[in-house]
Amino acid sequence: LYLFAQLVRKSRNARDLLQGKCVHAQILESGLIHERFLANLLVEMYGKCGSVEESRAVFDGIQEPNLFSWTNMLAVYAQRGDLQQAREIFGRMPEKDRVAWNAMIQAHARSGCLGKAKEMFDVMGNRNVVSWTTVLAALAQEGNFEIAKDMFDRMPRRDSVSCNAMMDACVQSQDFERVREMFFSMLEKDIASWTTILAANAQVGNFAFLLQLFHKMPLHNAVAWTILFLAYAHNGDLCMARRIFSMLPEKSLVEWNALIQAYAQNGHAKTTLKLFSFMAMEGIAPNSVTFLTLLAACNHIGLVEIGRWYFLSMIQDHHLVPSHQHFCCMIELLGRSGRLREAEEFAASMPAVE
RNA sequence: CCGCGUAACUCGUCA
Repeated sequence: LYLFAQLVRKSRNARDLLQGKCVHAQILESGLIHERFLANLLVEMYGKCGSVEESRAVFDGIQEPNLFSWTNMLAVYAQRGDLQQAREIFGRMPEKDRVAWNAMIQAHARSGCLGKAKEMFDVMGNRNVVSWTTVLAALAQEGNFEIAKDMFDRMPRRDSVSCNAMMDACVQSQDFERVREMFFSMLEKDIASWTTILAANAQVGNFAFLLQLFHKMPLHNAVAWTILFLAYAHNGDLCMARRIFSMLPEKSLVEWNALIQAYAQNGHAKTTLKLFSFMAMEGIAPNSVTFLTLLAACNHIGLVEIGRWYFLSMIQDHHLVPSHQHFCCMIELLGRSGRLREAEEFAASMPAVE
Protein backbone atom coordinates (compact mmCIF):
# COMPACT_ATOMS: atom_id res chain seq x y z
CA LEU A 1 0.00 0.00 0.00
CA TYR A 2 0.94 3.63 -0.39
CA LEU A 3 0.78 4.12 3.32
CA PHE A 4 3.73 1.77 3.70
CA ALA A 5 5.60 3.56 0.96
CA GLN A 6 5.17 6.81 2.85
CA LEU A 7 6.40 5.25 6.05
CA VAL A 8 9.49 3.82 4.41
CA ARG A 9 10.26 7.18 2.84
CA LYS A 10 9.83 8.85 6.16
CA SER A 11 12.34 6.55 7.85
CA ARG A 12 14.68 6.99 4.93
CA ASN A 13 14.55 10.77 5.11
CA ALA A 14 15.00 10.78 8.85
CA ARG A 15 17.80 8.21 8.57
CA ASP A 16 15.97 6.35 11.29
CA LEU A 17 17.03 2.74 11.09
CA LEU A 18 14.92 1.62 14.01
CA GLN A 19 11.75 3.05 12.59
CA GLY A 20 12.66 1.62 9.22
CA LYS A 21 12.97 -1.84 10.68
CA CYS A 22 9.57 -1.50 12.29
CA VAL A 23 7.98 -0.59 8.99
CA HIS A 24 9.79 -3.46 7.34
CA ALA A 25 8.37 -5.85 9.93
CA GLN A 26 4.90 -4.53 9.31
CA ILE A 27 5.31 -4.97 5.60
CA LEU A 28 6.39 -8.56 6.11
CA GLU A 29 3.38 -9.18 8.28
CA SER A 30 1.02 -7.77 5.71
CA GLY A 31 2.52 -9.93 2.99
CA LEU A 32 3.16 -6.90 0.82
CA ILE A 33 6.88 -7.54 0.68
CA HIS A 34 6.31 -9.09 -2.72
CA GLU A 35 5.38 -5.71 -4.03
CA ARG A 36 8.59 -4.96 -5.83
CA PHE A 37 7.99 -1.28 -5.51
CA LEU A 38 8.03 -1.52 -1.72
CA ALA A 39 11.04 -3.79 -1.67
CA ASN A 40 12.92 -1.30 -3.83
CA LEU A 41 12.14 1.43 -1.35
CA LEU A 42 13.36 -0.75 1.50
CA VAL A 43 16.65 -1.40 -0.29
CA GLU A 44 17.17 2.32 -0.58
CA MET A 45 16.05 3.04 2.98
CA TYR A 46 18.45 0.52 4.53
CA GLY A 47 21.25 1.87 2.42
CA LYS A 48 20.68 5.45 3.51
CA CYS A 49 20.35 4.37 7.12
CA GLY A 50 23.73 2.73 6.85
CA SER A 51 22.74 -0.91 6.99
CA VAL A 52 24.17 -2.40 3.82
CA GLU A 53 23.60 -5.97 4.92
CA GLU A 54 19.89 -5.55 5.36
CA SER A 55 19.68 -3.59 2.18
CA ARG A 56 21.28 -6.46 0.34
CA ALA A 57 19.09 -9.01 2.08
CA VAL A 58 15.96 -7.29 0.86
CA PHE A 59 17.42 -7.00 -2.61
CA ASP A 60 18.28 -10.68 -2.74
CA GLY A 61 14.70 -11.48 -1.81
CA ILE A 62 13.29 -9.74 -4.85
CA GLN A 63 12.13 -12.29 -7.41
CA GLU A 64 12.51 -10.31 -10.57
CA PRO A 65 14.49 -7.17 -9.92
CA ASN A 66 13.68 -4.32 -12.25
CA LEU A 67 15.85 -1.41 -13.25
CA PHE A 68 15.00 0.42 -10.03
CA SER A 69 15.90 -2.55 -7.87
CA TRP A 70 19.28 -2.82 -9.53
CA THR A 71 20.12 0.84 -9.41
CA ASN A 72 18.95 1.22 -5.84
CA MET A 73 21.28 -1.54 -4.78
CA LEU A 74 24.06 -0.15 -6.92
CA ALA A 75 23.60 3.32 -5.45
CA VAL A 76 23.98 1.95 -1.92
CA TYR A 77 27.37 0.51 -2.75
CA ALA A 78 28.36 3.56 -4.76
CA GLN A 79 27.65 5.94 -1.92
CA ARG A 80 29.79 3.90 0.42
CA GLY A 81 32.55 3.60 -2.11
CA ASP A 82 32.34 -0.18 -2.14
CA LEU A 83 33.68 -0.61 -5.62
CA GLN A 84 33.87 -4.36 -5.49
CA GLN A 85 30.19 -4.89 -4.75
CA ALA A 86 29.18 -2.08 -7.04
CA ARG A 87 31.01 -3.76 -9.90
CA GLU A 88 29.34 -7.04 -9.14
CA ILE A 89 25.89 -5.49 -9.31
CA PHE A 90 26.71 -3.44 -12.35
CA GLY A 91 28.00 -6.50 -14.14
CA ARG A 92 24.84 -8.44 -13.44
CA MET A 93 22.50 -5.71 -14.60
CA PRO A 94 20.60 -6.79 -17.69
CA GLU A 95 20.41 -3.22 -18.92
CA LYS A 96 22.56 -0.36 -17.81
CA ASP A 97 21.11 3.04 -18.32
CA ARG A 98 22.64 6.43 -17.74
CA VAL A 99 21.70 6.47 -14.08
CA ALA A 100 23.55 3.20 -13.52
CA TRP A 101 26.59 4.60 -15.28
CA ASN A 102 26.52 7.72 -13.16
CA ALA A 103 26.32 5.58 -10.04
CA MET A 104 29.34 3.61 -11.20
CA ILE A 105 31.27 6.82 -11.74
CA GLN A 106 30.42 7.75 -8.18
CA ALA A 107 31.49 4.30 -6.94
CA HIS A 108 34.90 4.78 -8.51
CA ALA A 109 35.26 8.33 -7.26
CA ARG A 110 34.29 7.43 -3.72
CA SER A 111 36.70 4.53 -3.58
CA GLY A 112 39.64 6.64 -4.58
CA CYS A 113 39.75 5.63 -8.23
CA LEU A 114 39.25 9.07 -9.64
CA GLY A 115 41.14 8.10 -12.76
CA LYS A 116 38.74 5.30 -13.57
CA ALA A 117 35.82 7.55 -12.79
CA LYS A 118 37.06 10.12 -15.25
CA GLU A 119 37.64 7.38 -17.80
CA MET A 120 34.06 6.19 -17.57
CA PHE A 121 32.92 9.76 -17.86
CA ASP A 122 34.98 10.31 -20.99
CA VAL A 123 33.74 7.12 -22.61
CA MET A 124 30.10 7.84 -21.86
CA GLY A 125 28.10 8.98 -24.83
CA ASN A 126 25.02 10.24 -23.06
CA ARG A 127 26.35 12.33 -20.22
CA ASN A 128 23.97 14.54 -18.38
CA VAL A 129 24.30 17.21 -15.72
CA VAL A 130 24.55 14.53 -13.04
CA SER A 131 27.54 12.90 -14.71
CA TRP A 132 29.31 16.24 -14.90
CA THR A 133 28.53 17.15 -11.32
CA THR A 134 29.67 13.79 -9.99
CA VAL A 135 33.09 14.23 -11.54
CA LEU A 136 33.31 17.89 -10.62
CA ALA A 137 32.58 17.18 -6.96
CA ALA A 138 35.00 14.27 -6.93
CA LEU A 139 37.77 16.43 -8.36
CA ALA A 140 37.15 19.09 -5.74
CA GLN A 141 37.14 16.43 -3.05
CA GLU A 142 40.63 15.42 -4.09
CA GLY A 143 41.81 19.00 -4.16
CA ASN A 144 41.97 19.36 -7.93
CA PHE A 145 40.26 22.70 -7.86
CA GLU A 146 41.53 24.08 -11.11
CA ILE A 147 40.37 21.09 -13.11
CA ALA A 148 37.07 21.15 -11.26
CA LYS A 149 36.50 24.79 -12.08
CA ASP A 150 37.47 24.17 -15.64
CA MET A 151 34.88 21.42 -15.86
CA PHE A 152 32.26 23.73 -14.51
CA ASP A 153 33.01 26.24 -17.23
CA ARG A 154 32.77 23.52 -19.87
CA MET A 155 29.48 22.03 -18.67
CA PRO A 156 26.83 22.15 -21.34
CA ARG A 157 24.09 22.62 -18.76
CA ARG A 158 24.04 23.66 -15.13
CA ASP A 159 21.48 23.36 -12.42
CA SER A 160 21.39 24.32 -8.75
CA VAL A 161 23.17 21.16 -7.64
CA SER A 162 26.09 21.67 -10.00
CA CYS A 163 26.33 25.32 -8.97
CA ASN A 164 26.35 24.30 -5.33
CA ALA A 165 29.08 21.77 -5.99
CA MET A 166 31.08 24.48 -7.71
CA MET A 167 30.50 26.91 -4.87
CA ASP A 168 31.75 24.32 -2.44
CA ALA A 169 34.83 23.77 -4.57
CA CYS A 170 35.47 27.51 -4.31
CA VAL A 171 34.99 27.42 -0.55
CA GLN A 172 37.50 24.64 -0.24
CA SER A 173 40.01 26.45 -2.38
CA GLN A 174 39.51 29.66 -0.39
CA ASP A 175 38.14 31.44 -3.39
CA PHE A 176 35.56 33.30 -1.32
CA GLU A 177 35.14 36.13 -3.75
CA ARG A 178 33.82 33.74 -6.34
CA VAL A 179 31.59 32.06 -3.78
CA ARG A 180 29.85 35.31 -3.00
CA GLU A 181 29.61 36.23 -6.61
CA MET A 182 28.09 32.89 -7.53
CA PHE A 183 25.70 32.84 -4.64
CA PHE A 184 24.30 36.26 -5.29
CA SER A 185 23.98 35.71 -9.01
CA MET A 186 22.26 32.34 -8.67
CA LEU A 187 18.70 32.44 -9.84
CA GLU A 188 17.42 29.27 -8.26
CA LYS A 189 18.94 28.92 -4.85
CA ASP A 190 17.95 25.80 -3.00
CA ILE A 191 18.54 25.00 0.66
CA ALA A 192 21.99 23.58 -0.09
CA SER A 193 23.02 26.84 -1.75
CA TRP A 194 22.18 28.63 1.47
CA THR A 195 23.90 26.16 3.74
CA THR A 196 26.98 26.20 1.54
CA ILE A 197 27.32 29.95 1.93
CA LEU A 198 26.60 29.67 5.64
CA ALA A 199 29.39 27.13 5.94
CA ALA A 200 31.73 29.39 4.00
CA ASN A 201 31.12 32.22 6.44
CA ALA A 202 31.49 29.90 9.39
CA GLN A 203 34.82 28.81 8.03
CA VAL A 204 36.22 32.32 7.91
CA GLY A 205 34.61 33.26 11.22
CA ASN A 206 32.31 35.83 9.73
CA PHE A 207 29.70 35.41 12.41
CA ALA A 208 27.73 38.61 11.87
CA PHE A 209 27.18 37.97 8.20
CA LEU A 210 26.37 34.35 8.88
CA LEU A 211 23.60 35.47 11.20
CA GLN A 212 22.22 37.83 8.61
CA LEU A 213 22.15 35.13 5.98
CA PHE A 214 20.58 32.70 8.38
CA HIS A 215 17.68 35.05 8.91
CA LYS A 216 17.27 35.68 5.22
CA MET A 217 16.92 32.00 4.39
CA PRO A 218 13.48 30.94 3.23
CA LEU A 219 13.58 27.88 5.44
CA HIS A 220 15.87 26.26 7.98
CA ASN A 221 16.81 22.63 8.01
CA ALA A 222 18.98 20.54 10.32
CA VAL A 223 22.14 21.48 8.41
CA ALA A 224 21.48 25.20 8.82
CA TRP A 225 20.73 24.88 12.52
CA THR A 226 23.85 22.85 13.09
CA ILE A 227 26.04 25.40 11.36
CA LEU A 228 24.40 28.11 13.44
CA PHE A 229 24.86 26.52 16.83
CA LEU A 230 28.41 25.56 16.02
CA ALA A 231 29.06 29.17 15.10
CA TYR A 232 27.81 30.27 18.51
CA ALA A 233 29.96 27.65 20.17
CA HIS A 234 32.91 28.84 18.18
CA ASN A 235 32.26 32.28 19.57
CA GLY A 236 32.30 30.84 23.05
CA ASP A 237 28.56 31.13 23.57
CA LEU A 238 27.80 27.59 24.65
CA CYS A 239 24.61 28.69 26.29
CA MET A 240 23.08 29.78 23.04
CA ALA A 241 24.50 26.75 21.26
CA ARG A 242 22.88 24.44 23.72
CA ARG A 243 19.60 26.30 23.60
CA ILE A 244 19.45 25.92 19.84
CA PHE A 245 20.35 22.29 20.10
CA SER A 246 17.57 21.58 22.52
CA MET A 247 15.09 23.28 20.23
CA LEU A 248 15.88 20.99 17.33
CA PRO A 249 13.00 18.70 16.44
CA GLU A 250 15.24 15.84 15.35
CA LYS A 251 18.53 15.30 17.08
CA SER A 252 20.43 12.81 15.03
CA LEU A 253 23.98 11.57 15.23
CA VAL A 254 25.56 14.49 13.43
CA GLU A 255 23.88 17.04 15.70
CA TRP A 256 25.06 15.16 18.76
CA ASN A 257 28.57 14.91 17.41
CA ALA A 258 28.53 18.62 16.74
CA LEU A 259 27.36 19.43 20.25
CA ILE A 260 30.00 17.18 21.78
CA GLN A 261 32.58 18.89 19.62
CA ALA A 262 31.27 22.29 20.73
CA TYR A 263 31.89 21.51 24.38
CA ALA A 264 35.15 19.73 23.74
CA GLN A 265 36.59 22.64 21.84
CA ASN A 266 35.75 25.01 24.68
CA GLY A 267 37.53 22.81 27.16
CA HIS A 268 34.50 21.57 29.08
CA ALA A 269 35.71 18.06 29.65
CA LYS A 270 33.10 16.95 32.11
CA THR A 271 30.16 18.08 30.03
CA THR A 272 31.68 16.58 26.95
CA LEU A 273 31.82 13.17 28.53
CA LYS A 274 28.39 13.59 30.04
CA LEU A 275 26.89 14.43 26.68
CA PHE A 276 28.23 11.19 25.35
CA SER A 277 26.16 9.27 27.84
CA PHE A 278 23.11 11.44 27.24
CA MET A 279 23.38 10.57 23.61
CA ALA A 280 23.40 6.88 24.44
CA MET A 281 20.38 7.39 26.64
CA GLU A 282 18.55 8.84 23.67
CA GLY A 283 19.28 5.67 21.76
CA ILE A 284 21.71 7.24 19.33
CA ALA A 285 24.63 4.98 18.49
CA PRO A 286 28.00 6.73 18.28
CA ASN A 287 30.12 6.41 15.17
CA SER A 288 33.80 6.83 14.45
CA VAL A 289 33.50 10.62 14.31
CA THR A 290 32.05 10.62 17.82
CA PHE A 291 35.00 8.67 19.13
CA LEU A 292 37.55 10.75 17.32
CA THR A 293 36.03 13.84 18.91
CA LEU A 294 36.13 12.23 22.32
CA LEU A 295 39.67 10.97 21.94
CA ALA A 296 40.80 14.38 20.77
CA ALA A 297 39.14 15.90 23.82
CA CYS A 298 40.84 13.42 26.14
CA ASN A 299 44.06 14.20 24.40
CA HIS A 300 43.81 17.91 25.06
CA ILE A 301 42.94 17.45 28.67
CA GLY A 302 45.19 14.52 29.36
CA LEU A 303 42.58 11.96 30.36
CA VAL A 304 44.59 8.88 29.56
CA GLU A 305 42.49 6.25 31.27
CA ILE A 306 39.23 7.53 29.95
CA GLY A 307 40.66 7.81 26.48
CA ARG A 308 41.84 4.26 26.60
CA TRP A 309 38.44 3.19 27.82
CA TYR A 310 36.73 4.93 24.90
CA PHE A 311 39.09 3.32 22.48
CA LEU A 312 38.28 -0.14 23.79
CA SER A 313 34.60 0.58 24.04
CA MET A 314 34.58 1.71 20.47
CA ILE A 315 35.85 -1.66 19.33
CA GLN A 316 34.20 -3.98 21.81
CA ASP A 317 30.83 -2.38 22.46
CA HIS A 318 30.22 -0.62 19.20
CA HIS A 319 32.08 -2.85 16.77
CA LEU A 320 33.75 0.04 15.04
CA VAL A 321 37.07 -0.24 13.31
CA PRO A 322 39.53 2.35 14.59
CA SER A 323 41.06 4.37 11.80
CA HIS A 324 44.51 5.74 11.34
CA GLN A 325 43.38 8.94 13.07
CA HIS A 326 42.04 7.10 16.11
CA PHE A 327 45.36 5.37 16.54
CA CYS A 328 47.24 8.60 16.17
CA CYS A 329 45.13 10.20 18.85
CA MET A 330 45.77 7.34 21.23
CA ILE A 331 49.48 7.34 20.58
CA GLU A 332 49.67 11.04 21.18
CA LEU A 333 47.60 10.70 24.33
CA LEU A 334 49.82 7.97 25.72
CA GLY A 335 52.98 9.70 24.61
CA ARG A 336 52.08 13.03 26.12
CA SER A 337 51.38 11.51 29.47
CA GLY A 338 54.79 9.93 29.46
CA ARG A 339 53.73 6.36 28.75
CA LEU A 340 56.15 5.98 25.93
CA ARG A 341 56.33 2.27 26.23
CA GLU A 342 52.59 1.85 25.77
CA ALA A 343 52.59 4.39 22.99
CA GLU A 344 55.12 2.30 21.16
CA GLU A 345 53.10 -0.83 21.65
CA PHE A 346 50.09 0.94 20.30
CA ALA A 347 51.97 2.12 17.27
CA ALA A 348 53.21 -1.38 16.66
CA SER A 349 49.72 -2.85 16.85
CA MET A 350 48.48 -0.41 14.27
CA PRO A 351 47.44 -1.82 10.93
CA ALA A 352 49.79 -0.84 8.11
CA VAL A 353 48.38 2.21 6.38
CA GLU A 354 44.99 3.31 5.29
C1' C B 1 7.53 12.52 -8.24
C1' C B 2 10.49 3.96 -6.43
C1' G B 3 16.90 5.09 -8.76
C1' C B 4 22.39 8.57 -9.86
C1' G B 5 25.33 14.21 -8.48
C1' U B 6 25.93 19.16 -4.21
C1' A B 7 25.61 21.39 1.85
C1' A B 8 26.42 20.57 8.50
C1' C B 9 29.83 16.95 12.91
C1' U B 10 36.14 14.37 13.22
C1' C B 11 43.56 16.35 14.82
C1' G B 12 47.86 17.82 9.90
C1' U B 13 50.10 19.14 15.92
C1' C B 14 45.73 24.15 22.23
C1' A B 15 54.27 22.09 22.04
